[in-house]
Amino acid sequence: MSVEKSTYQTSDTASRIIHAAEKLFAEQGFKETTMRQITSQADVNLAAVNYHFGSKQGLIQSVAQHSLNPLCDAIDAGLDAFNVQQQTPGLDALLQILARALVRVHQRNDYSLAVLMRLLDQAYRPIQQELQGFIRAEYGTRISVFLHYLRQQAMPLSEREFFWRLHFLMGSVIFTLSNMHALIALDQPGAEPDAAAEVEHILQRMVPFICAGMAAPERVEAH
Amino acid sequence: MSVEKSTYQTSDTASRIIHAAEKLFAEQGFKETTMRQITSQADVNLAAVNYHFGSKQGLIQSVAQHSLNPLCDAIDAGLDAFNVQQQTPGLDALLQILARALVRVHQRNDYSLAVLMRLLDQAYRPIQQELQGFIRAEYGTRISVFLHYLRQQAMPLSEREFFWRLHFLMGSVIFTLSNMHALIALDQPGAEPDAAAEVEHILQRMVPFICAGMAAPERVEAH
Amino acid sequence: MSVEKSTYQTSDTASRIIHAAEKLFAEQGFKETTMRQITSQADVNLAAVNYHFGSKQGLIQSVAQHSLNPLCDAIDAGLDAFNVQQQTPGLDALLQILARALVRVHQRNDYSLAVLMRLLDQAYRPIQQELQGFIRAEYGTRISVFLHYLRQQAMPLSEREFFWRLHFLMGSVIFTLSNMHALIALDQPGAEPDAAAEVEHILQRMVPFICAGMAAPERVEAH
Amino acid sequence: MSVEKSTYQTSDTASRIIHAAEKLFAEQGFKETTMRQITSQADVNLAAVNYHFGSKQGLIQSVAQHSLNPLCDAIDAGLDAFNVQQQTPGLDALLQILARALVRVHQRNDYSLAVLMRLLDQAYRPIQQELQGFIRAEYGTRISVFLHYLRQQAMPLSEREFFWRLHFLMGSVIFTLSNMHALIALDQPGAEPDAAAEVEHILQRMVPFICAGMAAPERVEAH
DNA sequence: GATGAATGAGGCTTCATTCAT
DNA sequence: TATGAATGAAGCCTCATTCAT
Repeated sequence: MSVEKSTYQTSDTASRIIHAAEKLFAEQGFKETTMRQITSQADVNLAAVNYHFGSKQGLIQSVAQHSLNPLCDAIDAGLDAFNVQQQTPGLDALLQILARALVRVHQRNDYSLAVLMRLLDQAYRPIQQELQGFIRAEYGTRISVFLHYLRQQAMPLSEREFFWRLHFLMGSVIFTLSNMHALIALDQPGAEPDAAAEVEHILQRMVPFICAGMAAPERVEAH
Repeated sequence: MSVEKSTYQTSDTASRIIHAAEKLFAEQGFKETTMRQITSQADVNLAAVNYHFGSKQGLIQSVAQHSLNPLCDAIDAGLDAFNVQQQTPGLDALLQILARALVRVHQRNDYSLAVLMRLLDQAYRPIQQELQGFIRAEYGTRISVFLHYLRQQAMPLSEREFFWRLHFLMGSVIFTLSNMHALIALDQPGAEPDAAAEVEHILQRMVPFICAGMAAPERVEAH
Repeated sequence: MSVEKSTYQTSDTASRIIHAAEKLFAEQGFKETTMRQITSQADVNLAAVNYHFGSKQGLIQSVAQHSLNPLCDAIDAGLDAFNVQQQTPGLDALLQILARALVRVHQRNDYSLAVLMRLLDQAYRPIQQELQGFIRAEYGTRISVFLHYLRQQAMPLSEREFFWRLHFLMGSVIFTLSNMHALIALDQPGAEPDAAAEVEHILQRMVPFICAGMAAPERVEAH
Repeated sequence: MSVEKSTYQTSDTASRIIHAAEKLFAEQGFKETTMRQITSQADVNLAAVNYHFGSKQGLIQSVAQHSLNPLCDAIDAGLDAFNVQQQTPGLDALLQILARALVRVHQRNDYSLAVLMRLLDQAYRPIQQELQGFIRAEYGTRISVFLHYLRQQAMPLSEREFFWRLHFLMGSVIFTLSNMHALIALDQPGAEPDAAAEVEHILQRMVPFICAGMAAPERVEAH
């Protein structure tokens, strides 16, 4: 109808809800955030969430897609850049690709990245099998590609060692980024929260840390 | 009242509640776990939690103490062993002290460690200032001592770099251990969950990873 | 607007709604059926019901008219056939007139009759005075005529006895026909639901039952 | 605790809820009655229904048991009285047994009978399979016994004819009794609603009606 | 100490309806 | 005429907590 609304723009109400939900989910958690808080913050009717997303769980999934789509797109694009040159990215390059993809997600919305990290954390809980299944079904294949590259670059490691180091890596990323707003505030007390730029710095600090960790020689078990 | 109850032994009901709560909190999260689930699993009356712990939040704090006390004790003991010999523990030694302390916590109860990690994760959320304040007030000093040692062993790093690497470290520890049951099940599908021994292996894998990460040279920022 | 629409033909949308509503009302009840179900089944917009019928209650009344008009017409026609010959229909003839009128309603739509019976049942509830008033205002006079004939043929009965037997009769008719689809399915498990023909058989079984009941001698009360 | 509470007396709150629910269900229907109405009428907390009965559906089932238990008990007792004398009750006797059992139910509470009849009506709806299953599971066997006797006394009828006449019978009973309060008010306008005694009179009027109907010769189908 | 019952607040969801287009 | 979005009211249910016993 109106010219301003591009084809990519969904209903204003729906996107307002998404934005409000991202902020509140990131700050408080999913269960801790009520629909009243969301709709109040978005300044829409309480029933609007159910109208647009069916249920609170449906909203959570939409929020997930809102972050996971650009994340996977950015990772794929990063990998493709190497494929074009018929090169295979090394460990550091892979982590840079990941880092840039995460920055890209964060640029969409100040809370998209944090909420995504919280989501991935939740997905490991036994009760959240539905969420886990949703992510696997929608993004499992794409994620596997990246993991395959990573595995190759960590080749001297045994399968099991790789499994655990991958999750040490994920722990650093998920914990740091899901609490990024709190950590940035701790790091720069009183400063204007220019999180937009700060996330890139955080990730640039993280890459050497993880790179070294992944490359560390496997400890010979004594027992 | 009765002579049998030592000073350390709270009522059987209270300890049954603690155990049930640890398991459920670890598996589901704090908000996701209801008083009914806890009292039902503990096979005690619904009102017992409020009677013994005042409130759900009071129970959470008791659960926290239940894990944080032995953790800090074990860390202190580890540091004291070096002090006696008038030695200063290196980075690897410090991480070993931490690892052993974590194992010690886990040995108390199959879920004590996981729930503690979840608790520390929560403490970074803005809404959980009460929990954060409680931990700082009760354990802040003791934790600072360990951090001080760690800071010294990471001396070439700038203050800010150390801050972030410390949280990368915490991310690996917190994420891996708070999801340890799920990860162990993924790692050893179908195996008997001998988590008791497995935690030690996990931490032995983690120490080199983190050690290398902490020791990595600081990247020179280009911008 | 368009020439095709005769005076009897309301908009296609409206009649689609009526049909869907009849089916759902008959199967589920009025309160149990939602506007979403109706408009979804009719494949029209959710707002169409309010646009065409004003409200859900308005739709119910339209559905009522949709069945009550042909019912009363058929009854009147049946009575007229006797009047032309200057005869007075006996009890059995009256019940046959009623039965044929009911069959006529059913022939319009597979659910018209069932929903009408459900409607008459509802009309006896204290909260449904509005519905009751509507029926009385629109059809009270026409119904009275038939009841007057019936009363005459049951003359030996006292006024009060007639009142109750009339409602025993109505109970048989209303219960059987409002649940006709379920009963036919019970009677002929697995058979194709040729309800169209079956209703006539049911009524042919019912007439002797009711006829005998109405004609039974009045029990002398002992008290 | 208190001497007044006999062993049969459940919590006062629970029975107050049952009574309020019976009245409202009978007058308005199940779906039409809200938990707020029930708890408000019973003068108890809104959450009390869920505490005592789990859900609205659980309350409905409790209400059903509250009526179906004494009904089946009374029917069994009536049949036993014949068995003791090694007699087989005739059609009229069977209907008298049923009538007395219904009166017995009504004596418990002014609305127990009406709500039971409404319940049986609902049980024939396709959506209410759960309710139907519940009744069948709990009372199916006991009901079958009575139906077996009835079948024997209607022996000249074919199986199919018996099926339909049984439902004509049920229609009369269910419709009349579920709407008994409205009908009594219509029958005796302005009179004090001494329903307690009136139900017996209604049933005494109904027995000859149904008896004659059941005994009527089977019409020979012409087609 | 311990308990079963009860409660007020608030949770998510669904409803019929309305409104701008 | 028709529609997709939006809404206020109300629905049932669950929660942590309290209280009399």
